[in-house]
Amino acid sequence: MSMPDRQPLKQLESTLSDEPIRRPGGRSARIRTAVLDATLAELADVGYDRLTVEAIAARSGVHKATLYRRWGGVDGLIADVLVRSAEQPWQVPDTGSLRDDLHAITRVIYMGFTDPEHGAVPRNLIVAALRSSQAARALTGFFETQHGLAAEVVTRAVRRGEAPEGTDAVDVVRTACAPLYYRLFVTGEPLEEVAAHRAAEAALAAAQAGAFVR
Amino acid sequence: MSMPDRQPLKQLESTLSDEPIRRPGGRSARIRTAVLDATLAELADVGYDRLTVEAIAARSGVHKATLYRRWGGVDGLIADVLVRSAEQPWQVPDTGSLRDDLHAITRVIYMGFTDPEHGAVPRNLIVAALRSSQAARALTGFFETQHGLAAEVVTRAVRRGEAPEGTDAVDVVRTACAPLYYRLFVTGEPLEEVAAHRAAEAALAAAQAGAFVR
DNA sequence: ATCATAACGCGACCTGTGTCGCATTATGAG
DNA sequence: CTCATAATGCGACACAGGTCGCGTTATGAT
Repeated sequence: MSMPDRQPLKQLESTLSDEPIRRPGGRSARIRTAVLDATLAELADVGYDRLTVEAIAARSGVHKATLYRRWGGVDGLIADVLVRSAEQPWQVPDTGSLRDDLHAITRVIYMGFTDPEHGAVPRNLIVAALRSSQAARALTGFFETQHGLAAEVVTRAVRRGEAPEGTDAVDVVRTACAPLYYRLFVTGEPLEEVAAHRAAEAALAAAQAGAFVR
Repeated sequence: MSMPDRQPLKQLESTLSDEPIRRPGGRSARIRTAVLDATLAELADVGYDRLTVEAIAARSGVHKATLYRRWGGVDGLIADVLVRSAEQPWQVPDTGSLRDDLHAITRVIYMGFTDPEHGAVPRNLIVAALRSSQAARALTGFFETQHGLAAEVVTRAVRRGEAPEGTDAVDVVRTACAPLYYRLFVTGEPLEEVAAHRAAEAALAAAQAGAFVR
């Protein structure tokens, strides 16, 4: 699991509240780390259904009243975990070919969610975010960021002439990713590698055919 | 939090269990209708977050203990609503052209969820189903049914030679629908008509390019 | 029509989430 | 270092969600 990163409470403040943080010093930061780590651990262990503030409090060694005061409840905790997760950037592929880039993207998603060892963590995190209206808002921002980053591969491809001018880069990314999330979190179908492969291939074909030209 | 598994879930049993229905007579049926209607109404009014068994009991005029006995809680209610909803079939388009059929499908989805008057009902229902692990299972069955029906348009198109032999019909449908559900329920982005248009166009292009050939 | 009982109504009661007031500790400024 | 106070610890408790036992009503078989 990711370890002690000392982050100022700025992010939490900017997404959850407008009030200034008065004492961003050591203790608050330590408690935030401990609590969010405990939240992720609980999430991986018991999932969202049985996720309780008390268990997180016990696991982190922080009193539950503190959790309610700072995060307001389970939803706020999930949202803050998402904020922290979104801050860890990833390497956008740049293979020189749109096909390979798209395949790399869908493959990263596929691997991340289906890894038998660590896949439960992001999977349960997304499920949890989908089940909380507050965290769902944080999730929207998360995807906006990820889409923006990933769209770069399409922008480059257009410059190389691999896709028509005027192609909506983000829409290509959406089309590539959507089937994976659709299966995992909407229809509940199993996610296999061939699905990731086909999603990338479909997005590529559609982009080349000009389906995303504005 | 322990749920006695041996509860008679009545109609729900026909899809989830093998237990026989002992008294399907008038009263039980009336109560089921009243309760599920109240559930949908509450869902449309207050959404899943503020959905409570007590409110549904009050609205339907049925005692809450009865609701807990028959449905086990909010999750079971949502699941049963889904089962009842899935029983109302829809007219699969058959325009003679794969492009028009796919556009008709994505358009139906778009219209159903974005209708300013009645769109909140199916929207909140899906959200509710996504937020309950029990109802999520019912949702999986729901989509399996819908996909199977919709895939017919692709099967016919293959016969007409509009798509390559060996095309995975359901995968074409998934690719057409996924971006809509992705926006609505995963990323939380607004769903506009152009998105429905592009999704159909993308699925068509990918199918014609052979991206879904097994 | 009669009867056994499935299904429901009713209200008390249990459980645990979330709140509140106050005590205690840690932080940052002077 | 000292001090004001932000932040957390602590336990009591209010209250909604959910359960249970029993009485009542409706159902279907005889």
